[in-house]
Amino acid sequence: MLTVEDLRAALKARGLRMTPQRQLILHVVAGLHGHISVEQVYQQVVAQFPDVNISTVYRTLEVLEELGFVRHTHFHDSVAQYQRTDEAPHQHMLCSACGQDIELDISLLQPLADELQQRYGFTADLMHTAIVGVCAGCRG
Amino acid sequence: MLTVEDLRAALKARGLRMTPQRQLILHVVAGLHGHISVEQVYQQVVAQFPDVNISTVYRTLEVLEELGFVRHTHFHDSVAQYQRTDEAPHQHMLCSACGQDIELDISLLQPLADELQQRYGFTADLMHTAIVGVCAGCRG
DNA sequence: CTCGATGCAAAATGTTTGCACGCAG
DNA sequence: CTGCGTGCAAACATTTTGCATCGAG
Repeated sequence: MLTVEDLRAALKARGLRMTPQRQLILHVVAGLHGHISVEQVYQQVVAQFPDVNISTVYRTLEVLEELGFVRHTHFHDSVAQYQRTDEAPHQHMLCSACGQDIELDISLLQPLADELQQRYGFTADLMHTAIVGVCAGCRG
Repeated sequence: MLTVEDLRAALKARGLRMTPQRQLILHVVAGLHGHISVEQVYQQVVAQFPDVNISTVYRTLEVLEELGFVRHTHFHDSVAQYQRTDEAPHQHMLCSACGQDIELDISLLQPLADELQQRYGFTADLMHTAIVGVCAGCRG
């Protein structure tokens, strides 16, 4: 779980400050699952506090990422997406035809990651970008 | 090879027209290898024809993609990249620390593609997005 | 108090689009 | 001639940044 206390402690450890905005954004993020877009967070934040600026959301998500609470991913359309680090890492396959989004267990990606590690010493972050392709229904 | 004649024929087959701009852009693309950015093409085009607009480059690359002369890929930073379809498909691993770009044989990705196909009926285009991670030199 | 955080507006980026004109077929 | 293609400028979407002010510690 993402708690305010954890955030406060992590911020303090870096000489950063807890603010109502950060607390609110953390709360919103904690209530979301899977892939989380900046816009999505912003909408929920604004619903409660109309004065919070979207640039604060960008800045706060960046901080949350530095603190290890979330990581970000790029989808095919280049819109940045965040996901909580306390959820099981997962990957998505996006159908370029119908837009369907199939969730994928990362264990399937592990062999490739191992191969890249062994062969190139490259530590791949295979969750960083979604896999694009054509789903079963759309092919043919 | 990408020849003007091939392009002309492909355009004609779709009721599209050959223009000096399209010919020039094809020529520039034919002289490039690996990943090709819109900006890169635009720079070379402008060097020869200062009046060609970047929106024409965008539109022409889109046409070239529809005609099957190039395909596009997304890198981690969301900048679209094109690659010629007459070159061996390849993938890149990008080091998020130093920016190094390691070329990768796609045969390594095939097992994963097969797995996804078999398991989900999903035809993955694993070349569509670069693989992000940390290279051997930057780790530790 | 001090300096990090915020709101706001403006800039930066990369890409797309509306429109009138020009030219390929 | 016809209507596709082009240049231009403006719109767009997303993200970043400069700056004065605010407020957490």
